Amino acid sequence: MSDGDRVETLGHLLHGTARAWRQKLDERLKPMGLSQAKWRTLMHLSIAQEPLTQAEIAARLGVEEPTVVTLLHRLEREAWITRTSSPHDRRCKMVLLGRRAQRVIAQINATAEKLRHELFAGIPESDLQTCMRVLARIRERAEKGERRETSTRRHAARVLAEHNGQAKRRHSIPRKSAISRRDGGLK
Amino acid sequence: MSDGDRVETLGHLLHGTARAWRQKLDERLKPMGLSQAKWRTLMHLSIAQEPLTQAEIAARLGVEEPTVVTLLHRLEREAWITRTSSPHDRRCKMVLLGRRAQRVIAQINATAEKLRHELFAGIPESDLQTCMRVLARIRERAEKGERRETSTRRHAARVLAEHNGQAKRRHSIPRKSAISRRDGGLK
DNA sequence: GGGAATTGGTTAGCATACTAACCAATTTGG
DNA sequence: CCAAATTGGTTAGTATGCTAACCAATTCCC
Repeated sequence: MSDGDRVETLGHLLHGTARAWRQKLDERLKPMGLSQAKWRTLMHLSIAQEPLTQAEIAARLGVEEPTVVTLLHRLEREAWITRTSSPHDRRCKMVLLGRRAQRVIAQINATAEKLRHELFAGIPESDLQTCMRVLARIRERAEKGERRETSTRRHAARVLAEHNGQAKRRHSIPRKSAISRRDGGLK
Repeated sequence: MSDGDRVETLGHLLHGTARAWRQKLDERLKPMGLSQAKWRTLMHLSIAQEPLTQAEIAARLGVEEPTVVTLLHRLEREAWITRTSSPHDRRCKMVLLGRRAQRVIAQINATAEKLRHELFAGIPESDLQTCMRVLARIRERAEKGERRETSTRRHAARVLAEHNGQAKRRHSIPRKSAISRRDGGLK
């Protein structure tokens, strides 16, 4: 039992610290109707300074797409963002910061940064650098090789769907005629 | 502007690293039918070497009691643990490791420790120590004063009592409860 | 002794994350 | 040019965490 007994491993410490930090930030953002997940989304949209697709947001947040779907639903319901179909690619939805978000974005970031400074107070800059270097290295390793077989996910499903005689009609979609008609609504 | 523009703050790095680590561990524990949350629960029960109450488990895991309720429900459903009412205090439920858990606990811990060593490979011990020191300090600050009056009647008292190392001990239950977490660990 | 406070546990409802499976649109390759 | 593969987005179901509100049992304290 080398360090099996040592309850406070770096893993648990990491987990606990991330949790405490998120809780603290959520607590302060709550009066503004936000949370860490929402704030991070708005922040990335703000930094990008242009509309992003949901896939881009997912990549920047480091979460999966279905997570982004419900996240954006909540943000849209509370008027932080708006979503419109892209005219160039009808699969895409462009996500825009709503006016409400633009007005308070600076205040939100200031809150997050203030907390950051509070938590860092008295910790030598060199220690923080070391800590970030260690964490970056650990994350890099933990993320390595964890995306295997991702491309096969739809493959099996497609094959199984062949058995369903009715669901297969993919080419009956009215192609070119529908395009000019569809996007007449937006713009 | 100091670091408002710097997307990769320590906060995000911390969050991302914790997430990647948890994902990686979950991935490896999955064949055994476990996850990090479940494994941590079993590990604490194993270390304690005696039945714990749900409140004690919550304290050791660092989560709230309602979280423990559903967690234990899942563990019980899968026969990892059993719960029985305490004969000394009819409010309490004692949580016991099931035979199934006892058989594989060592294997589970070995998996977690192996991952830990893999992630730490090549990182100087002194850097790890620095990192843990920084994280512990941040967590301590982030947890400070976060359980205020807000209708959470019990936690305020708990936290205050913990300030004096030895929590107030009531005398009817001769059990060594209330081990203060998060003080020991790193030396 | 007995009312008030505290504590252990639960339920309800929500937030945030995941995977699996799917549709619709676009791109690719033969 | 067209069938297949890929890509953007969604839905369904589950896991894990939270707070608020609540019961029942116990302890505190006058």
